[in-house]
Amino acid sequence: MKYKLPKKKLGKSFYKRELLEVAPDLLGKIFVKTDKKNVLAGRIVEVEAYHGDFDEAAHSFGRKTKRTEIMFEAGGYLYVYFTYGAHYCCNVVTGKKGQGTAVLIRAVEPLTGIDIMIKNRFGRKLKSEKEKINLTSGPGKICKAFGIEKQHSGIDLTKNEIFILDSQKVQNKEVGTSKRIGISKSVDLPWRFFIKNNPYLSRK
DNA sequence: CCACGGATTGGCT
DNA sequence: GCCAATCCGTGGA
Repeated sequence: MKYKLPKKKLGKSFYKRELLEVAPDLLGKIFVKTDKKNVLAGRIVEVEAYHGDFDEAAHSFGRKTKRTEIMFEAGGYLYVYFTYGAHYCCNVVTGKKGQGTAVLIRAVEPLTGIDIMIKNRFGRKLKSEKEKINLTSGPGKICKAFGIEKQHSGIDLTKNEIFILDSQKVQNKEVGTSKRIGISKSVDLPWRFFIKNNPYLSRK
């Protein structure tokens, strides 16, 4: 059973909107990475918003550094960072130039290239159905499964290597919100958005 | 130069 | 549920 990808790629006008409009709008959209051999795609089911101006948990908060400078561009770029000595995580830059706003992709539902994702994640075949649910259910897991690393930071999402395809808007009643996960500052902002009851969420 | 902490994960109790 | 792994980015001396 092969999933048929939609055709329309999201353009700059989608990403350049305000952070808290873009973040929930990314739910249900199709995140895609291509290379010479493979097409990998997954439906976005969980995201978090980060804002450079007043959100102390954001890497862009209060300063611009070499690592985070891409976050200050106008919307439509990929920002990849490395953390805990082990994991890459990927973000979609949003808003206007200078704002430092981005959306962390926290979980996707695998659609295309699932065998490649399994190989990237585990280096072997699946042992159980449980492992399939575990494939891309977290920000570090997505980057591992998709083969996304530091060199992909700064990629223009309107070009052809990494991009996001449009898809029908997820209904409001299907979207849940909560506090963000794993941070120690600005912990109360309700800026995590997810598709309710999706099995691929990083947390219940 | 050196010290410290992190937008996580997976293994063990 | 708890906690170690692991190394880069950042900031201060």
